[in-house]
This record gives sequence, C-alpha cells and structure tokens, in this order.
Amino acid sequence: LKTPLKQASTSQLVLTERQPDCQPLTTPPKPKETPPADPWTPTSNLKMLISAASPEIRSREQRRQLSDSSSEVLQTKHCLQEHLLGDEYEKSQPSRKEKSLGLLCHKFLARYPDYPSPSQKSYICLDEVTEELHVERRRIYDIVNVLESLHMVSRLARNRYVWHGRHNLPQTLQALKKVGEENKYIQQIQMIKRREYEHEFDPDGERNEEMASSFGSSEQSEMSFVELPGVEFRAASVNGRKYKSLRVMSQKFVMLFLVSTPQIVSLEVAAKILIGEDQLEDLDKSKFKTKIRRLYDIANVLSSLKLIKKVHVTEERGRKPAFKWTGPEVLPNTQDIKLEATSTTCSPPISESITSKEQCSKALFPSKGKQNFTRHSSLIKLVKSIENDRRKIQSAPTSPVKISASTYLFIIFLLETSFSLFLSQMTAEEMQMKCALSSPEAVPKPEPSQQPALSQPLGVCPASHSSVSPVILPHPQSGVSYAIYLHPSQAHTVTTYSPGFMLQPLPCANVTGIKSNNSKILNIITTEEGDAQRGPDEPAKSLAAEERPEMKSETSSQRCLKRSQALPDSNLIKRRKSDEESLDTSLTFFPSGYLIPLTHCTHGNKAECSTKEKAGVCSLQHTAYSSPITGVIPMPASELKTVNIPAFHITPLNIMLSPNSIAAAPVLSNSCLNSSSTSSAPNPSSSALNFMLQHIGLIPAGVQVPANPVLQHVPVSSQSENISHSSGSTNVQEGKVIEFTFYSPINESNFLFSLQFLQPKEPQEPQAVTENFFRTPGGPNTEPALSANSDGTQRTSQGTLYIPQRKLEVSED
DNA sequence: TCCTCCCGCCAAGCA
DNA sequence: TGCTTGGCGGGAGGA
Repeated sequence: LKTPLKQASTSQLVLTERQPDCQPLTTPPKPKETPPADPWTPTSNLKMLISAASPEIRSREQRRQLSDSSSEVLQTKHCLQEHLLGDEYEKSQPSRKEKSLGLLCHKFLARYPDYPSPSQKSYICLDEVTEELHVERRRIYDIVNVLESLHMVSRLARNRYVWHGRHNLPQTLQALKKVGEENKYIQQIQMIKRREYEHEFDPDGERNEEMASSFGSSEQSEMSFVELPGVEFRAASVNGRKYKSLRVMSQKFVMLFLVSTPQIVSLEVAAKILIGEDQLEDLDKSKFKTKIRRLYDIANVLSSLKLIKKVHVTEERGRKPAFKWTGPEVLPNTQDIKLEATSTTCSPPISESITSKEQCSKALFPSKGKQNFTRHSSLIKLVKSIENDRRKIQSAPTSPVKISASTYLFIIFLLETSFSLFLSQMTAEEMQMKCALSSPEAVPKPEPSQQPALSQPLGVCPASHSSVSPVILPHPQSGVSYAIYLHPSQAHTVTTYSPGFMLQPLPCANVTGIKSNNSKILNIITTEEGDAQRGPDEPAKSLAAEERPEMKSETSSQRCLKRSQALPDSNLIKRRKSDEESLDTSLTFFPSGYLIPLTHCTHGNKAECSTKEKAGVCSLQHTAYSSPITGVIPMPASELKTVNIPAFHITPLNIMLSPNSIAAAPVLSNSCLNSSSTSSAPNPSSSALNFMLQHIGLIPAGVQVPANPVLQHVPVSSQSENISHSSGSTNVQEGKVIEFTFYSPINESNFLFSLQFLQPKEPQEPQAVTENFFRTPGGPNTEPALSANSDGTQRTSQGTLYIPQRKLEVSED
C-alpha cells in the first residue's frame, strides 16, 4: 500500500509543481493550471485544496513561478525528463540522496544569512518553506528542531519562527559544553565503553542493572533543554515531549562532542547515552534503532551546519559510523564557576552585547526558575552514581582512565613536539656532548657559557620556559643514554593520581637539560614529587625546583637503582609494593617520560656516532617539524632514516598514528642491548613497546622487553624477567601489534595496553593505536593473576578479566 | 547484508 | 475540533 502511494504522490508533486514551468521548452507546454477536476492523487488534491483555501499560498505560488531562474532550470530539467520518459515517473524522481535531510537543510540554510542583521529579523513561515523547498512539513520540523537546539531559530508562534543565524552559536556551544561537563558525559562515554567490553565477557551478567543504577532512573536522569538568554523556548508540546524532543537530543549530541577528546562520537555511544538517560529499562534493539535514526536526522542537520563531519571508527568488531566535531572550538569559560552560585536570578538580557557570563548563567539557571529548562536536579544523583561507580573501580587515585589519558596526552605531546624539535635543533655534536655530559661519571654541570642557547642544562633554564624539556641521561644498565621529556602537567597528573608509578623512572634521574628555542615546548622537570605536584602554571616554583642541586635527583636515582637492583628476580608487583611501602611519602617520583635512547652515544662519555648515524641526526637539525595537529609538514623520506615524526591524534581511548611514526622512532638500539640482534635498526614493535613500558613506568629505563618473541628479540637485560612477570605478556602479530599489561599496586588493577600498527594503505593514512584497560575483578584485595603468556591470552591467564579490544581507526569518508 | 534515513502514520497538545 | 507539532518505526535505497 505504502509504496504505490508514495510514488504516486511524489510523481504528482512533480507534475503539479513543475509542469507550469515547462513553457520555455520546445515541446508543447502543458497547461499552467492543473485541471481541478482531475486530481491524480489525494495528495495533489489536498494541495490544491490548500492552495485554494489560502490566498497567501496562492500568491506565493505565483511569485514562485515568476522567479528563481535556477530552480526553473532544475524544473525544466525535470519537466524534460518527464517528457522524455513519459509515464516513467519513478525514474525522474530525485534520488534518495537528493531528498536527503542534509541537502534539504542546505537549501533551508541557503535561504537565510548566517549572521542576520539584528535590526532586521528574519521570520520563517513553515508553509512558505515547505512550499518553496517542495518538502513535507514534517521534514522542516526536523531541521527546525535541530536549529532550535542551537538557538539558531526560535519559535514565535504557530507556523512561525525567527531566524537568528549563528549569532547565538558560540554562547550556545559554551553553555552546552558546560552542561555536558556537569553531566559528566565523558565519564558516561567511558563507562559505556567499558561496559561494552565487560559485556563481551559477561553477556548474561547484571550489567544492565548496574548500568541502570549508574545512569539513574529515567525520571531521575532526564535532562531538559538548555536555554539561552534572549531566545525563548516555545515549543508547542514542551511539556509533553520535551524529554524525547529532537531538540534535547540534538543538544545532548552536541554536548558529547564538546566534552570528548578527540571530538569524535560514535552513533552507538551517543545512542546509548541518550537511551541511558531516557529509559534504560526499556533498552532494547528497537529503541536503540530508533535513537540511531534520530541521531542520523540530527547529524544530517549538524553536518549541513558544518558543525560535524562524518567519519568511521574501525574497531575489531567492525566499522562504525561516527561523527567528528568540525565546528568552532569551544573554550571553557572560567567565569562560569562563580556564576553557578550567584546568578540564579539573572535578568534576561536580550541584546547581542550580552556578556558570556550572563548568557551562560542564564542558560544554566534560567530566570524563570524553570528547572526543566536547564539541568535536572537529578543529574546530581547521576553524577554521584557515576562517581561511585568509578570509585569502585578506582579505589586509589590511579585511575586507568586518567593514567591513560594523561599518558597518551603526554605521548602525543612528546612525539609531536618535543622530540622532533629536540632532534631538529640538536646537532650531532651536541648530541654527543649531551651524551657525554649525561654519563654517570660526568654528571652534568650547568655551564651556560658553554651551552648554546638551545641546550642549556637543567639548572639554568629560565623560568620563561614552559612545558617540556628533553633531558639527556645515561643509563648504566643498558649503556645507552636517553633523552627524557617530561611535561609538567603530565608530571602533575601522574604524580597526583598514581603513586604506583613513581617507582619506575628513577634510575634515570641524572639529568641535564636542553633548552629548546621553542620556549613553548621545552622545559626541564625534575623528578621530585614536590615539583610534580606543581601545576605547570607556577613558573617561579618550577624554577626553584629546577635549581635544586642535582645531588638530590642523583640520590633519588641511586636509591631507585638500588631498589631495582636489590630485587632483581622478584615479582615486579611485589617489588612495586615494597617500593611503595619503603618510599612512603618521604620521597616519591613520577614517571619521567619517555626514555629515548640516543642510540649512537655509548654510555661512559665515549659517545661515538657512526658517520651514517651522525649524518642521520645531523640531517635533522635544520628540519622544521610541525605538529600535525597544527599543520602537517610531510617530511621527505630521506629525513626519516633516523627519526620519524609521528602524526598523532590523541585521545584517552585511541591514538592515531601516521605511518612509520612509532615504528621509526629511535627508541631502542638493539645493538646496544642485544648482541643477538642482527640489525642495528630497532624492531619497531619492540621499540614502541619499550618506549611505552618505560614511559608508563612499568620497566626501568634500559630494560628491554621483547615485543616479538617470535622474532627472538630477547632482551639481555637482567631485569627483563621481571618485566615478563609484571607485564603479563607481549604479543606481536605480524610485527604490527603489541599488547601488554601492567599492574598498578595502588588500585590492584591491571591495565592492558594494546598497540596496533595497522598496515598503511596509503602513506599518509592514519594508523591506529589502541589503548585498552581492564581491571582485575574481585576488589582491591584480590591478588591479580599475573602471568606471562607469550601469546597475549590474558583472558585465560587473567581469568575473568575484561579485555577490551579496541582498535580504533578513524577515517573520514 | 548492513547502513542510512525517507516517509508518513498517528498521537499529543495547542488555538 | 481542526490544526500543528513531532515521536516513532517500517521499509526502501544505497554502499
């Protein structure tokens, strides 16, 4: 029944609306007026009746017939098509794509200026729009609802809306972001993802119940429309359908982007969050499908607004649709915090010059006091519930999420900026010098006069530095010197969250700094807790810390070294626990970042770089690298011999890599460590693995873990056995995948990291690196089941552990 | 086969 | 009571 009706009606639409414009054709023109007594379909009949009843519509019809040459061309084309094909109306129908909501939205938006003059309001008459765009009213509602959610339009009366354009967009987005943060959407996203993985291993478990309790009941967690000052919300059925409204859904959807990092949201996650807040108990496939449908509707409109862009996220379970935020960056409004407590009765400002403070506060606390237009009070419950849930997992501050996020951010930061800049600005000679200075026998002394501006030692780094500095340090165990990069914020984060990580990088505490010309990038960080707990925005303290005598860090290093040496064969977990106890709070450390071996510099001051290698390093010195985030500067292959600059997109959940990025990083020199190695070139997987392990503090610097046992990259380090115990297993598939776990004694949790290096199809195609985490069930007192499976079968070895398998590859269509 | 989303039914609620 | 609004899901087009 449905299909014939649809075809008939659409065909009729073409006839009734386009035939009158066929006059310019050479073929005999059809009569302008459709014969009243010859209705083709009920739809056309209805339209005719409507037209007859409404003089306005009639006059519009006449106006339309006289204008719009472009549409006339289109109509002519259709008319011609009709003539040519006779009754084959179906073939003359616009394709499904031509009728898409996105295209329709484009047409709709083209009618109105992005930034209309405030003095000249544009009004939208739905009848007019539906007529002129030749669409059903229903479709316009879809568009208008989404636009309304962004306060680009507002309803004035029946059939009548006001067009605001993008004037309100920044304020709206800011308000949405704030509400999204308050709703802890990011935690919800993470929770959903985690439970997805849990569900894989416990499909019949009571996860739904748990999830429901986290989200709260539907009544509790429903969230309402976020209002903006001066943009009144007059939805027709605001009281009845508001919670399921496309407007609210749209706002929530946007919130997810605004709080996510990166700003990529999959439809699946978005739908689950929306369902979770709506009616979790009714979570079923049909509801999910419906939500997805609506999200497509919203996404189409948002895409037309160029706020989002469709991408695909490839996971192990398949390619999933997702959307990436391409709209304006929404900066946090630092003033908002103050507002929350004070501005509940803010008078409604209307003018364009309204301050963001007022707007935001109004958005969050409407003057009318209608709670249902802002956050629902039950959100507090929701947040508490989420936090409780998190506490269950994260009994100690060593949050997997936080660690992974900070770690990855750190990785990104390092690999994108510091490392490349560092290398690009160091000559081979400087490298050698640093290596020499960094040997234990020759603890570096700050001698500014001898140091070029770009390579000053730790103690003389001016406070104007910032962020991150590379530090060259020796590694007595491996005989390789390393460059350490550390980001203050990372140091702060990790130290604050995870004392369990403090044990690791200590053998590397003999530091000397190298200052970069780029003050934005480089800074020296010491490895003391006190420093670590400083915020990056405390340069004075930072400087003071940097000027501490090296004795202390050296002592720290030695202490750590002693510890690590005193426990050569014990289980690393126990060692960590022991370390934790012995360290107590008297002296703590934080991960000092990646240890980047300067593979050509031998430990002990007799650094020698081969001519070839030196040339490789030197070739970098004049090369300017740029972060791919701010702009990619592709490097010639010749410059990638020694170092490749990674192109990352960072996220707590995934990392995107450009080809060869990690693989070519000079992380490890097998020749220094592994006499059995036949190649001086590092095994990419092994390098990356050690790179990561060292950074996250799982292994001491210099200890090398075989990323690919099959390839016999067995470390010669005496401590490698410890690693195999603690890290569970490593796994490399075709040299492309690394999985390993590490254990946090603080929260009794294991973390699984999985690095996957996908085979690039094209040179610049991003590769995916995945990060996984799971926890040991059984509560904080459960002794984690750690074993060293060589095949990466943590599922077995860990019993019931949750093995998320996320291999995210984000690709744009 | 699955993704995408058009299409229109029909109910809520407004004028 | 008629009309507007919009939730909802069937099912078709497209990849």
